[in-house]
Amino acid sequence: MAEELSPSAYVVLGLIARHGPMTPYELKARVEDTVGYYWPIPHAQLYRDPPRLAERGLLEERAEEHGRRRRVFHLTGAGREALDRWLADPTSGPPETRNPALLKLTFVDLGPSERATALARQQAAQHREWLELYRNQLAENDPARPDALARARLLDVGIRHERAYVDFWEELAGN
Amino acid sequence: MAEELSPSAYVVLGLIARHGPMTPYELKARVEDTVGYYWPIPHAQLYRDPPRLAERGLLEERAEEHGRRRRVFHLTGAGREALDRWLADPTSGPPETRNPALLKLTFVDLGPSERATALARQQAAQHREWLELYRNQLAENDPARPDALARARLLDVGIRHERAYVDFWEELAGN
DNA sequence: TCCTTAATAGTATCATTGATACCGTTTCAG
DNA sequence: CTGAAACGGTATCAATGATACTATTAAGGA
Repeated sequence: MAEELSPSAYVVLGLIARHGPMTPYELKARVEDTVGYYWPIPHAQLYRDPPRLAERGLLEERAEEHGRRRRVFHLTGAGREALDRWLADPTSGPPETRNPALLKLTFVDLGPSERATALARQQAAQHREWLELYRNQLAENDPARPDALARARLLDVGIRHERAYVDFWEELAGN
Repeated sequence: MAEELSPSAYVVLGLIARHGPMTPYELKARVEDTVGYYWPIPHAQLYRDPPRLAERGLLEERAEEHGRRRRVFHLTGAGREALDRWLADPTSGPPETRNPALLKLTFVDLGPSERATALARQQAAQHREWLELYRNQLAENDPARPDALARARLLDVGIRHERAYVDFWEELAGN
């Protein structure tokens, strides 16, 4: 049984499966405005994963014949199977959150007490912005896009998430 | 102006500031049952950071004199200042969430539709467990501990977070 | 008392990441 | 026709993540 792939590799497979053959540059653009929100991938990684997947036979590289010979990656049968095996398994690794503001909150009481309030105000404002952003994106979600359903769901969870954080920080800031 | 430290370095400084001089092993134990929930740090890192901080003069290493000569790290004046500068700044880097289940959800519609439901059920159960866990920990939070206030706040945000996710996945699973 | 196991305490290693800098090619506005 | 912006990608290097490995001390039972 072939070894597990990295999460970013599944993103690559998934995006190519859904939208068709792609160059790393296009992957980068697609990641930035979708998956990147909840699974950041530095762009250099999107130039590293596809060749590796090609080595394992899960993608196939075909250079463009004319003009700028970009490296276009196609999904192979093996690639689709690998993706499918992953999707068929309803279990997932635990989520990891890295929230520098919570880190600061952990230790903020070592200093004067106004600091917690300042931090909370700042964070409340920040999360309100994201909440707005996701609400707008949901309102403008184009149902014709092949990823419309996925986008809607993920914006939904994003909105719930931000609401929880707005509430938390606002309360901490003293309403 | 000395360069920024890594987040894990601030955790080290903060824990030593709050609880007193510590060995990397003790740091590891403390991280595991507190900060680790929302900022995972592999234990090897807690053996790498303190010596580096000592080189910069933010910690001071004193080997124990007798028995097992463990490496105990003390906070220096410069260390306390660095920590304080960080705490004084109410801004923070953006949070990063890496949630493999959301990744799977993004692409799950490439397969048969039962899969989304299976994933949702599984996730709902998982998040309900965490929610319970945090609620219990909050109920048992010992007010005598020096980090009692911090713990209470972080459990509060953890609970709100888990509630949001339980709601999301339950709804997706079809109530 | 000796032996075994568990817990404590730490080091080593290596592939992968993350962050950034850098470089060449098209395209297009002025 | 030229300069800037967007496109498309490679290179580099320290830091991290994952794991395996080693050694010491404590504790309990034979």
